[in-house]
Amino acid sequence: MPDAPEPTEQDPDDADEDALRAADGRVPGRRGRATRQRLLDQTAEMLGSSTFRDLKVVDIARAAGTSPATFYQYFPEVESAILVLAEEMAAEIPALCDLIYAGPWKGKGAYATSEALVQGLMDFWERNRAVLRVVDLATEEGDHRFRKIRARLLTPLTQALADSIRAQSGAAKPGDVDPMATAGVLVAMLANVAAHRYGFEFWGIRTDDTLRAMTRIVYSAMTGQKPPAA
Amino acid sequence: MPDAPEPTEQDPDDADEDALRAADGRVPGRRGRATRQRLLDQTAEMLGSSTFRDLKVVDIARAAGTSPATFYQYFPEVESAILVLAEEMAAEIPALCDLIYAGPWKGKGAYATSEALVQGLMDFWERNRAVLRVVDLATEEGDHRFRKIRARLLTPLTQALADSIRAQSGAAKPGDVDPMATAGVLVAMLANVAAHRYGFEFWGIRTDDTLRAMTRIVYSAMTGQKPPAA
DNA sequence: CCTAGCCCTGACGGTTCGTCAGCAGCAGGC
DNA sequence: GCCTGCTGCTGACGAACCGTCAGGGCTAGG
Repeated sequence: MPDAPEPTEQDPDDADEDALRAADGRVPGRRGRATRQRLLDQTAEMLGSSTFRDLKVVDIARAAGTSPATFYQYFPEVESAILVLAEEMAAEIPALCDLIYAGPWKGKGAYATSEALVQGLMDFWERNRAVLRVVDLATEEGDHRFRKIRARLLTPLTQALADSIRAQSGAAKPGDVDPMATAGVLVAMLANVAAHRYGFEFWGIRTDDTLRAMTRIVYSAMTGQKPPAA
Repeated sequence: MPDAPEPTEQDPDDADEDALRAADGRVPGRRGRATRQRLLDQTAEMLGSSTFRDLKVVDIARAAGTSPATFYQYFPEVESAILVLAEEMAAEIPALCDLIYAGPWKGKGAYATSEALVQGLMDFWERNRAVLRVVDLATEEGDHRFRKIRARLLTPLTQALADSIRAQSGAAKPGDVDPMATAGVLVAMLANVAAHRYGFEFWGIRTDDTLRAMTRIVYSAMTGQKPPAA
């Protein structure tokens, strides 16, 4: 799911260096960066065992063997730390896009491609469950920075799918649907199912079946063909 | 370890009445119920113009012409008030289910049914955007009460779709996908697109195209047929 | 041993939250 | 009118958390 536009604001007077800065404007040295990293690690750690809203700066800081004030020296607030984690996560997206661009979308191979895509996306979501939950949460709450990250995750995937649709159907026939619309809807489906996978199991649906259902839908939407019988 | 002694849910001595109670256990009279309703209305009102997390009890109370302490007399916390609103919203679900059960899922009419379902669900989401946002939010944060409400919204729809799939394909062929899985995936898609409809427009996708893309996917998944060309 | 500068923190003001004791208004009995 | 009892309301308070800041400790270099 896409996101709203964004008045890009950067501090005008920090065009000098892209080095990371502490709260007081100093460039952290070796020791400082180590502390920062420890704080990041602890943030990720605690995100897995606690709710976003229950995540207190004091807990992170103490777990990292330091004090709240130190945390604020490296991050203006908890969200900023999580943003860094999200940024790292976003680096995994190109691999998924490659999957989309590479795999065949014509003929029999398309089903395997769909399968790989579905599996890849579910794995990605599972791997980054904690951070993604916060991204969803903060986006829903209207946080622009997280909305931006969310777009950075979903837009490339949607673009890749749309490109594949376009490449696949020789010439657009009249009455065809906008490929971006189809792609966007597919990504929305994949993302939401991945996020609520647990809920499906509660309904007694086997994960296997969920994956198969999605694979068939992706296949149909991408190729316009009926999915293979078995 | 005789673990959780199960927090006694209900005060033992209030099995007498299911009438609503104020915080002190008294049954509110005419005037009290009016105040309660005013608080509910204001909660709904402010939910539309503010973020869930920015929703302060004091604001609601003052806007309703009363004090925070009064709010707490009728609701243990803000969430509880919103839960009541969500409960009311859930009453609209059966109508959507009827749509699913009624409309034909065989032959040419199936496309119209898909269209009506997509449109109906998008309308529902639009109408209840504010409350649904909170439901998603709180669910993601792990609030059990909201998760329950969410299930109360999605389960009937999923069940209805699954029933329609089953009724539609005479006998289950081997290799078929669990109808509940397909239905669940479809509902997840619809819900997520509805929730982020605004984002699609940002990508330059026309709402019309989004609806059409979803309609075609629903049609395919429900009937197993290729959607009509034009 | 001393200085300089990075790094850290105790302690504090500001804010929000939820509670509680107690006041206000309004019957009804006498 | 006056007392009584009940419903409805609230000012004020303690507790919790947030983010800041002045100042102290640690390390490197002389």
